[in-house]
Amino acid sequence: MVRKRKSTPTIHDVAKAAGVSLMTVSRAMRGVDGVSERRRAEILRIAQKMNYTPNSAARSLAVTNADLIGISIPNLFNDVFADIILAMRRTFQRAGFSTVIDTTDFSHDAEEAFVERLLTWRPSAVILTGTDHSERTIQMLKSTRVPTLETWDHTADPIDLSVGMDHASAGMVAAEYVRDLGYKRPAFVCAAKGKDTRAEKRLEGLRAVFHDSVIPVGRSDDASAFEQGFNGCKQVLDAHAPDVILFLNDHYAYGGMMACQEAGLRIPEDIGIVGFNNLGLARVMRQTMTTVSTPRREMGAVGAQHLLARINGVAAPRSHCLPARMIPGATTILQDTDQ
Amino acid sequence: MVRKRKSTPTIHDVAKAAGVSLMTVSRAMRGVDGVSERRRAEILRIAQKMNYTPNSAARSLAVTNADLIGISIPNLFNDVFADIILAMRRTFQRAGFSTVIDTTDFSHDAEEAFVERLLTWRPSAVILTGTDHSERTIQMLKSTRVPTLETWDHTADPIDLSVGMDHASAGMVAAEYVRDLGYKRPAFVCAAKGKDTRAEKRLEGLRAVFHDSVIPVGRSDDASAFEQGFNGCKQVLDAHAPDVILFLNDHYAYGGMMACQEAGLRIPEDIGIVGFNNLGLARVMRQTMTTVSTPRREMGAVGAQHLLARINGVAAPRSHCLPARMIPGATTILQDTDQ
DNA sequence: TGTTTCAACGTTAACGTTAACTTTTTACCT
DNA sequence: AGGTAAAAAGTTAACGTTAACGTTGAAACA
Repeated sequence: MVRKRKSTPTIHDVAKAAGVSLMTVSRAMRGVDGVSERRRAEILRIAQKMNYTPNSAARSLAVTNADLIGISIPNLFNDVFADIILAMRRTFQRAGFSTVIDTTDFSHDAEEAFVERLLTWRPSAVILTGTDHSERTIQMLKSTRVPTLETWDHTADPIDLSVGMDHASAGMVAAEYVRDLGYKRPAFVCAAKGKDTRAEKRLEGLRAVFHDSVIPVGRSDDASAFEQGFNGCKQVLDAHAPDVILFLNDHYAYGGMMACQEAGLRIPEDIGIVGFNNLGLARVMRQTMTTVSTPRREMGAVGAQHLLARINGVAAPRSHCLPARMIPGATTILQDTDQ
Repeated sequence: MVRKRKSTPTIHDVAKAAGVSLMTVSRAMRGVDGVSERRRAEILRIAQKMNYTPNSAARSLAVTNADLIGISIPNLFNDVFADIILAMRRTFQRAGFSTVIDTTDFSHDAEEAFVERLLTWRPSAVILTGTDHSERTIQMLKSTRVPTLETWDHTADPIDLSVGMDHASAGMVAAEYVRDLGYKRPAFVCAAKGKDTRAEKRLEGLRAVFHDSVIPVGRSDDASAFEQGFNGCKQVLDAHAPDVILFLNDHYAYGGMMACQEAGLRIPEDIGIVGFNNLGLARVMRQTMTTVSTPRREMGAVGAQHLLARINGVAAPRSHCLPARMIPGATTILQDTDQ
């Protein structure tokens, strides 16, 4: 009298319908050897008709591993991460892996929670943004020995693998460029203090070149990058008299340019503007923006390849550093040096 | 002599270490009744020390369901989707669900492949962008009876649930606005033909108001939205003499403004510009952009709530439509009507 | 004192799939 | 035909967890 609850068909149901054993169905579905072509076609036809969907949880349990790669990024409002992820996904997809993305909003706790949840799914690999993580995050990843890639930032001593960029150097590249143009009083506009450690590193780079004459400024997060740049720029303009302002990224810089214009400052005559990342915006502006180009797609592609090698037990360089490159534009200009 | 392979500890190992049955550990870990507080604390301590990580695949198999919601969006290079997803995630996280995101790049096949992969994980719900899907996608979702939400676009006849916006109406809102200002020769700039059906719907809206005097233009995809807008705008300027150009979104519009300036056209005196979505960019520009505001966060929040209700078996409206709103700006101006 | 009740545990049998064997059938020789 | 190798198929036992019962013991009551 016990009526079995009707639900999605299992491999067993398909086997019964096809009049074969369930292992034959399993083999047919996976496309492995051990089934005649005739049968395979027949079984696939029946499975399709029954709306059979394999159960990944059961599969994952049986093989004690999931073809799954987890990626943690700060947020989705940034073409930088979109670029990195796009390149990675292409590589992983070709290799047969699924990817899951989570956003942390720069919170260590959120990242830790993600890694913890992720590990319950026994992923093939984990990708983190940056090199700064909670103790427990690091400990979990190391003790489970999951292949791990840290990206965007570069570190010589990664949890497992690192493919990234040195943001302090990138800051120095920009700083040296404006110094060589003759700028004396740089300011820096970025997000709220402590949120984005990369911003702090670039600031370090600036300071290394300009010593302590750099003015950092934080801004709220709920608004867009354009607005943050706009507001941050107003702050430094009000409080100081910079001759050049370096921004967290091109969108910030654009917001900053608007603030400068509103303040009656001409660019580049009265003030210099330097962006970061060389996003699409910088390329269409009437007045091309001086910015720093970052190798995002390459980073994603190389990172994914190293990680795949690592997953397959092939040797891969633990640490790989990619360079940033200065893109001169019309928002900075050679200063009068004899004054 | 058979040495068990050392791997991550199971609930069984924890039970042995704690000297209790594995059900007691299971109960302790899940925080359900049936364990004394003293024991629970003791067990959690031991589990922590052993680096025990529950196996979600096994759990999912046992309970035949995963606390998982899959979201499909076209791409990550768009603050629109970032906004919608941000709002959704907040709601789902509070309710204890994990979310996985996949991108389709506007391909039906990619969407279908995602849904197929996703269903193997027995998700609690599926969220799709738009209302246009492959036959098989619809069939899979309907036959498995997974709660499904279609968002961004609105439809009165959804697969299951719909919370979105009518893009044809949104197109009409913009068209009527510029018509009432006296513009006669509108053009439209969007992405490559057929990719984004929402663009086509907005174009329909334009045509409904202006009849057939609308000139659509497509552009390549590899570049940024700014560049697509720039190039698309150059196309219509070269081929026609529009008095106003409506764009797929604010970033396109900005790129278009640069193209107009390059062509020696003053905005708004010589040509009108209308964006879409009211992204952050439109709010910082010196010359505020005429654009259409879309309720993205609200859409995400309401959509998530309806879906949660549906998951919990509570009644939820099958279809919910949110309005777009015109944001007048300085890139359009009242035309001389007596000419 | 014996009975009842209930919290705190333990046992057993799924959940759906695959790895590792074993058995059957087919194809190919001589 | 008989023998053999290989291909095709079937059987069994995990994989790690939870639902659904079953058991125990101690407190509460008449």
